Amino acid sequence: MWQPSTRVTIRDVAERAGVSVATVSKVINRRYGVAAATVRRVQDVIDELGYEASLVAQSLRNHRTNVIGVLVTDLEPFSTELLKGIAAAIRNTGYELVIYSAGGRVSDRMSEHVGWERRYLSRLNGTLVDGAILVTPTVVEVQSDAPVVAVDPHTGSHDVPTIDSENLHGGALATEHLIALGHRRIALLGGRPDLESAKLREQGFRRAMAAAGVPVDEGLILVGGYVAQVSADAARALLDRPDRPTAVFAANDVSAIATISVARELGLRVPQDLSVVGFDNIPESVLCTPRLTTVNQPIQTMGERAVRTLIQLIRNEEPESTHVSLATDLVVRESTAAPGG
Amino acid sequence: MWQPSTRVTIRDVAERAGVSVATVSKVINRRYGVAAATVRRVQDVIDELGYEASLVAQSLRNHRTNVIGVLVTDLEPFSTELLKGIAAAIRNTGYELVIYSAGGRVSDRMSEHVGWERRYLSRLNGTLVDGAILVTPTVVEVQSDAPVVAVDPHTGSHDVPTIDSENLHGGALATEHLIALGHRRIALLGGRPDLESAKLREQGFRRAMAAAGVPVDEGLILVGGYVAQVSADAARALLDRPDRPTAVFAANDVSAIATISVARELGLRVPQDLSVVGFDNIPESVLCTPRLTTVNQPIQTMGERAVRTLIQLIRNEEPESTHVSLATDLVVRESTAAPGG
DNA sequence: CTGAAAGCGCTAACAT
DNA sequence: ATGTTAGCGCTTTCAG
Repeated sequence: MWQPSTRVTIRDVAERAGVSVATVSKVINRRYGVAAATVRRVQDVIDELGYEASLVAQSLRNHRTNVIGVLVTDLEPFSTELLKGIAAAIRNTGYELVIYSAGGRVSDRMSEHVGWERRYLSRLNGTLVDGAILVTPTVVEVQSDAPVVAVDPHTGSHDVPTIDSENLHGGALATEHLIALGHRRIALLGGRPDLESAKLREQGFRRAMAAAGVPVDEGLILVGGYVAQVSADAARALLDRPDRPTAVFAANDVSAIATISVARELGLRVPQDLSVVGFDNIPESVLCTPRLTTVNQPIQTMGERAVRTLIQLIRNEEPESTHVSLATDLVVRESTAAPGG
Repeated sequence: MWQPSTRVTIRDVAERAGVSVATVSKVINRRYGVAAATVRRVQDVIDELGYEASLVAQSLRNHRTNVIGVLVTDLEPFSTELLKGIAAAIRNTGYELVIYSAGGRVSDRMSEHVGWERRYLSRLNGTLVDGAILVTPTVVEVQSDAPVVAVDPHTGSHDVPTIDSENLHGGALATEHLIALGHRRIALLGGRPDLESAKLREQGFRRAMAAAGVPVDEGLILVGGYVAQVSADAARALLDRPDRPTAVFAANDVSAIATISVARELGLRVPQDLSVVGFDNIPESVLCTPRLTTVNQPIQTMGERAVRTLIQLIRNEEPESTHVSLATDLVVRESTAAPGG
């Protein structure tokens, strides 16, 4: 067994097999015009040395990698669920999956945050991935030679194919549920203001309130940014008020769960003293106590659709649809009840 | 606004700024020896063109990327939870995270399966990542110039730093719980036979059985491979028997949940007719009905420890420990009860 | 059938 | 202070 002191390159293989690197390359890529005996000899050396072509060098040279890239700001529950769907859909397609996570670092400064996916996509620079899925991107006006699909994107014009769910309808469902239970002072703990989904959920909230003739107290509209810490702070401000709301519609489950935590911390019982509805139906929504009433969004399916669309784009086929919007529905669990009890 | 027809390279920037590519490179990398005026001019062009250095070209040249790679066979619940921990730990370290998923393709043929991480690591070939975390690898005898840490690895000698949990103890806990409830015919739905964790969980099972003086029926020892489908088939075989067990210890939660499904399908009530214990405590273990009694393994913490160790290795520091083993404990929920009860 | 050479985009000596 | 050059590992003409 030969032990290389360092990583083995095509050169090592060539030298050991007594041929040129060009010949080795041809063997690797199964090109014609190599003598059968040579192929065997080279192949033996490749096996012996455990050689694998460098992905980096290859993709600098070629522009085809059979890799699909997914760009996420962070691995929170939503993107995690989405990734499961993406991974499932990618199976048996012949593509491999590479996930880039900005690691949440981007959220420190908004200036860095906006456009991170553009920068990262530029860094990929038409190599390393044949196409990319952008998850909750802050911007979709990306200039990329590789095809791109956006999931739950930023507000604005979409020249990029998009996957999302019926956020407006979902927002209305959640709100109608609270109203039907008898709530009047209903707070909205909004999402990331730059995301289309957050705006639509708020819009659904307002429509449902208006339709029921319930006035919206603008003082009860806060921003949770889809983030636990921000949401907890907002929830505390909300629940510390003497005229606190009897119900909160949180724009995602992470915010809703944070709200429940704060409520318990303040000695409020959920749902007796405060009803909470979330949005997303992430696995965690069943882990918390009480189990969360929430709007179900088919997150994994969204991932599957994103993959399907992207592969069609990569293959230069006409995509079935340029904007996929999946249905949402309400899942009633234990975090909501009639006010006062 | 200048619109490039194709992706912009360092050459485009150099030409437009009227300098050489070397100068642009120096500006990008903040090297000394560039006139302030030149820096400004180049920077302006970079901003104008929206240039970002190609990660691929850079890492072919350098051998430092500030990227940590994680290799997973697939995104199932365990690896997903682990990734959350890894992502959290990597935040604010200055590293970025790239996750490679073999997309489950590897599991088709065992010959392809074994050593996939070795092949992939070779393809990375000392570029693109400064170090890697291998999740449930089939082999750890990797030759990589970049440091490597293994989580829940293959059986065998570990020259690679390893993170796992107290699998033996956990297996014993689960089994003791069933015995304490009064079960005698206890089946074991084992894990992936190549993984150390699966062997240790089985060993824990056998020890607890022996300690309690309960005989092990070897016919009730099956392999679920940590995979839902395989586990479901095994569970069916098990529960179809006239002398079926009254309890099953499944070596991971995915197997346990599959077992519960099969049981209900066969008209068996859980836990009245069959008790089921899992292992892992993944979020899904609370989603299923009945909620799963399981052995808790601090998956996210394992990810954090893996990152910590890897970064120490990358920095050429002595790692705190070369084998981290985290504690496990039993979480009793609703899938277990006294037999016939 | 095989190899020499150019070049993908970038950086680091080494000139000038 | 700036530019020229070589080369990271690979693939692809194009000669031999």
